[in-house]
Amino acid sequence: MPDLAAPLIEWYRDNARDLPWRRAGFGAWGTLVSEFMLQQTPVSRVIPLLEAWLERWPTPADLAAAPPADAVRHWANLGYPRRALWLHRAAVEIRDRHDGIVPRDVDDLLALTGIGDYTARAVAVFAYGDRHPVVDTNTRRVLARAVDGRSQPGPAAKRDLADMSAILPASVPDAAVVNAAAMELGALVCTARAPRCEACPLSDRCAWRAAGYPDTGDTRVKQARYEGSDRQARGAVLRVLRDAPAHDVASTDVVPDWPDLVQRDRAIDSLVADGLVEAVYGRLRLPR
DNA sequence: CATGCGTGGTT
DNA sequence: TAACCAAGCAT
Repeated sequence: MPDLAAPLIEWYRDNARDLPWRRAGFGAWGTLVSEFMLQQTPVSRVIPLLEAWLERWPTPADLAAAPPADAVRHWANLGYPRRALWLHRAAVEIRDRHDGIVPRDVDDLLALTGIGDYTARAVAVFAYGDRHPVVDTNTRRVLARAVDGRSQPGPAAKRDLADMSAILPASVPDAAVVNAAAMELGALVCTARAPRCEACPLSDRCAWRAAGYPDTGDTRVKQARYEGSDRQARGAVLRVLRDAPAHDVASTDVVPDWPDLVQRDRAIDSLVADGLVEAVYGRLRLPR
């Protein structure tokens, strides 16, 4: 396999975006919060809410001391509000089990609510500078093309970590840069839809390019239609509860004009099951 | 391993 | 303009 690390490091030095979580001294808590928010939400929508969040809750203990409802409310329209609940739970776990300090050990990080293979290693590498493979969807696409000669990556798999490890340099700081650079390249150049191969530092050693950009198929799962979905109904219910001035609404007054009231009630039930909503005496509210 | 889970910008 | 896409996770 050709060396991918050296050109990635050089390219990153000249092309990395100036993002808040890359500032010196941003802190492990800031990194952790940013990674939660970036799970499936674009950078441009995360930045303003991240900064407001960290001003309000500068440490894990600050968030842990707040009711979960505040976390869900301040998550605003970032989407997938379960992440707000999970981040709050993780803050409580960090306070109770780690003396309020974001853990550095990958297994300790993996044990926190809402943290999986990607986020655990992203915190260990980007906040603490340790040497681990960090694999997100951008990295998987870069490796699928440059190494495997495929047009799109397959579904995420455990194997991805070993594949990334195979291109990491021995130097600890260099390995961190390569992790960041692979993600950044996938975000800016080796994109899903219209890759800018003419601007790619790996073009002279890319297996997909060498093979003539074959369409090797796309096994990624398509997102279900949003319009009319239960997810849309859940979003509408939760929006009402987030914005309720009294923080408390009668069940029957939540999106009463929803076109399918069976679906609305199913959405409420599932939100209660997820812990995102509490039902008390026929009224609904965010969890305290 | 497949599925469900928000929201809004881009093509 | 409907479909696509976005630093995943738990179950």
